[in-house]
Amino acid sequence: MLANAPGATISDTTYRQIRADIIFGRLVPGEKLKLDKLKGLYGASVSTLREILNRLASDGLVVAEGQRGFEVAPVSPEDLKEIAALRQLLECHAMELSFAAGDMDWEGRVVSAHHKLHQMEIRMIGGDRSVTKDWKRYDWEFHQSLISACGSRALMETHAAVFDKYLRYQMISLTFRGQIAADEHKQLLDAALARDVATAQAILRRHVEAGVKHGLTA
Amino acid sequence: MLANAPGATISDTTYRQIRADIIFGRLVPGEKLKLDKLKGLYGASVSTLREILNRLASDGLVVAEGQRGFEVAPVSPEDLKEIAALRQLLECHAMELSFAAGDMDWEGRVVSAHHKLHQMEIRMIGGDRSVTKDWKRYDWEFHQSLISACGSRALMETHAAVFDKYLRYQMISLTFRGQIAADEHKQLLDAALARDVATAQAILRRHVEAGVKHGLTA
DNA sequence: ATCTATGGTATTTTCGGAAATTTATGATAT
DNA sequence: ATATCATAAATTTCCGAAAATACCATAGAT
Repeated sequence: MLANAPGATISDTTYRQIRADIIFGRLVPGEKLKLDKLKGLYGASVSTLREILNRLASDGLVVAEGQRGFEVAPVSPEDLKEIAALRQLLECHAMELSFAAGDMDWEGRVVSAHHKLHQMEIRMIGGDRSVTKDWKRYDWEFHQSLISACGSRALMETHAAVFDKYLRYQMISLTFRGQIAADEHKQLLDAALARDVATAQAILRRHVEAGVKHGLTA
Repeated sequence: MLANAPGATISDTTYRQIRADIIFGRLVPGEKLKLDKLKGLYGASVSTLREILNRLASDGLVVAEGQRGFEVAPVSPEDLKEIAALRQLLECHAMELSFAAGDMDWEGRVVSAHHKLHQMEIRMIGGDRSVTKDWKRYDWEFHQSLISACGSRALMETHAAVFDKYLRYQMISLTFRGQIAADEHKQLLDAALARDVATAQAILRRHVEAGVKHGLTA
């Protein structure tokens, strides 16, 4: 694991921890987040916890109502569909821009990201569930690399926020789609290198649609 | 002035206040936000201020670097273009969905929002600059009403976040485009009632493009 | 039996101050 | 004059406790 970056505050590290715990389902949707309990769990004071929960509330991963504290954002089939549609809209658009502008460095990033993702997929297909977290991280990085030449920081940040919410749904129904997803990733890589926007977008649409269906039925 | 909603916390009201002060330019881009100074300005404790600044950091209206405190998010021509492009992407897509699904209630909301906006535009064109804030609020509400039948809460929230950032640029170069913008709003209303997606999207593109150009040259 | 008041407990919200860190200041040596 | 380093000031980060508010059970009234 990475050494903590210099200048890392307690707030920052705990923020990432709680965020990951929400995305990976250890803090279940709808769960009440009592300050005292969290204090015991994460070893930070209530004020610090409140800073973190406020940030997560802006991220949409926590809801904060009036004077009634915080809870993990609930999930629903409708929300999943909305998040997935939003991801499609943003990612398809960003791919179009990225494919048009990507240089050799970009191709290198894409190939590299796919390679790392692919290794994880092989291990997952082999039955090794211990690398789920890493696998999802590489999935994240691959899709991020595809759009990394889109030229818009704002677009990438908005996409990242939506992607994280999508990721939470994927993790909740933690069943691995395995071979199918791996194939789709390979097709996506090929389309990227061929700069074939239409094909890539069609694949992504199928990719996301299948993920949604998978999440809904699990 | 409105009575504070029940269950309104100091944090919440001060959050809105600071947010508005950033969007309307009273806190200038790049300005260092020292806790002690803010404490004097807004009359809230340091801890409460920190909660608020963390929230605004997630919103992208302030930046928080390491252990060096907070500052108002900087502005740049590139960022304006990116935000504007993002607004176009989200709003065009949302209009398409909304035009297809909007019922009579939706039409009522659109007509009503346009009427209120139009009254403000008349006063602005007449030279009354005192209503700028209201005018921008009605502008916000009109565009929000156009997409209010899109059926996706996630899409509307993401759009709102982007719109607020766009609005800040508009306020920074606070010159009123007046008659032109008013005409465009009327055209947008007509297109909405005719459910003419293509025309509405074309108008919105011009509308935003002109706003960007106006912001860049001011 | 249902509803409203009352008090006690649990939880959240807010504050001021202590510890840690960064930034500014100034003295000394090259 | 410039660089280096110690020291002081300013600022941020973090905590624990006080104040405000919500929640729940019980009792009394309609």
